[in-house]
Amino acid sequence: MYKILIVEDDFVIANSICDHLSKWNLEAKYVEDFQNVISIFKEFQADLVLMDILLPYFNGFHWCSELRKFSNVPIMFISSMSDNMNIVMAMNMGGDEYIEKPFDIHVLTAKIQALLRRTYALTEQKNLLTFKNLVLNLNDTTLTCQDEKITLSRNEYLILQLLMENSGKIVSRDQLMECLWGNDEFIDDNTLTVNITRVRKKLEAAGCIDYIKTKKGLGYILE
Amino acid sequence: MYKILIVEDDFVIANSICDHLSKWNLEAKYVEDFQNVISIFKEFQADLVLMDILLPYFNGFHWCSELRKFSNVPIMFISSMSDNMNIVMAMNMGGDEYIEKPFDIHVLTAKIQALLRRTYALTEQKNLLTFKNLVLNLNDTTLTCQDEKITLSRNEYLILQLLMENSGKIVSRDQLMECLWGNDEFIDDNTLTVNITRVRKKLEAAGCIDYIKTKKGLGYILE
DNA sequence: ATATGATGTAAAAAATTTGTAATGTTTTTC
DNA sequence: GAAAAACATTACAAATTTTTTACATCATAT
Repeated sequence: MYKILIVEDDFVIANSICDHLSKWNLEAKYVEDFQNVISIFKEFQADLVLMDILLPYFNGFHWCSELRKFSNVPIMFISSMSDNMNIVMAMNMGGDEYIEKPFDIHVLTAKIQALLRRTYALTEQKNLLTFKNLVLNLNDTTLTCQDEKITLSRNEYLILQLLMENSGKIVSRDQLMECLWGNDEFIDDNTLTVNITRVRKKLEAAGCIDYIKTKKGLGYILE
Repeated sequence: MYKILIVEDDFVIANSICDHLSKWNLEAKYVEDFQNVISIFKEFQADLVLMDILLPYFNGFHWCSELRKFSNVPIMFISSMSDNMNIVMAMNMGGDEYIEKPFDIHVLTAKIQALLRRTYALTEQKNLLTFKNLVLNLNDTTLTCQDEKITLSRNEYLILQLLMENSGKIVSRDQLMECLWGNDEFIDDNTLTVNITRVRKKLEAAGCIDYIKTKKGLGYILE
């Protein structure tokens, strides 16, 4: 849940933005004291700033350059001044976006999401395996089902990874044994069965019933 | 020197953008074969893509979603279609900017610079690693959390650096051992654990609780 | 020399994962 | 339809992995 600070002296606009963003699971708050924007920002710990340009006391450019002295927080200007000089200036001062008033709230929201994604959610390589509503993240070995996070142990992870890599195809018990224990030592055949049960239980707890099917004498399959 | 790939079928526009960007020390190139955008992108290794929407064969949205399957490269749409639906769609598909034609070349350049800065320059240039509200300065090895300064010892610093460089991915205990002590001598396995605890304690004192997560049998991860 | 902080070790506790055994269920085979 | 084979489930205990705490050593600086 990201936090958005709105620096805008038209409280009707500020309020309506707040309302709308909350529907997108964003916590928004608007500044009321236009002499202490920096301390409000620090206390609120905003992840993104929406900044009007024409403001009481100091203008938006002033606050942008103050913020940039200590923070790389993404800054989106929203202004009714639409000449190109202003846009270029806003960008060169360290701003990230410039949206002209009047704006469409859906466009604003989409641009906020895009900038948050660019700033925070990114950089890492996606490395995902999916099956139905399951998403297995190969980077952190976590499984998600819709919003729900399911943590897997090493064995459970390896089983699911092999099954998801081969979804739609039968994976033999030997393949699974090999994947879990290699040729290390003798491991009881039944141990695999127990581990399969454990994966099934975790999936079931998340509402994913009967995902792993048994093909008797052949192996298991996701389908 | 960043590389910009221009996917635009009006060669007059494409050419003039190229020319202008070269003055800003940006290497730009435009696509001429609109059936092989992906392979051209891969070969050119672009750092940013300017994408028209109406194109021969496939439209810009198609190429955007193709790119997003394997790359987080920043994508700026440039289009004469100015309705809000299109902008929202562009953002939701993974785009970063949407500029309407006709555009002012100085605005375009400023926005490109801003997006490049946001994507690459912020942390790279200043030699900073960030994770949530943590900022690790690689120049002077100091860690800051909001305003608070946290001093780290050599070991603590190395651990956090490795974890932050790989945030979102699991770092194995072996990797950490290697990073701290190399193959120098025999170091008790538990010593690493103790050092992890020490980092956690310092982070916790600054309000950063549960940042370093344990993946039993696999390693540690920041997420 | 003494104080300070950093570092490695040891030992005990906690937490989690894992294998096994015993028992139950389903499917196949004859 | 009974026997055999293959697989499932459960509970338990062992094994593994990690955490925590306390302590001794070392280097550095005041």
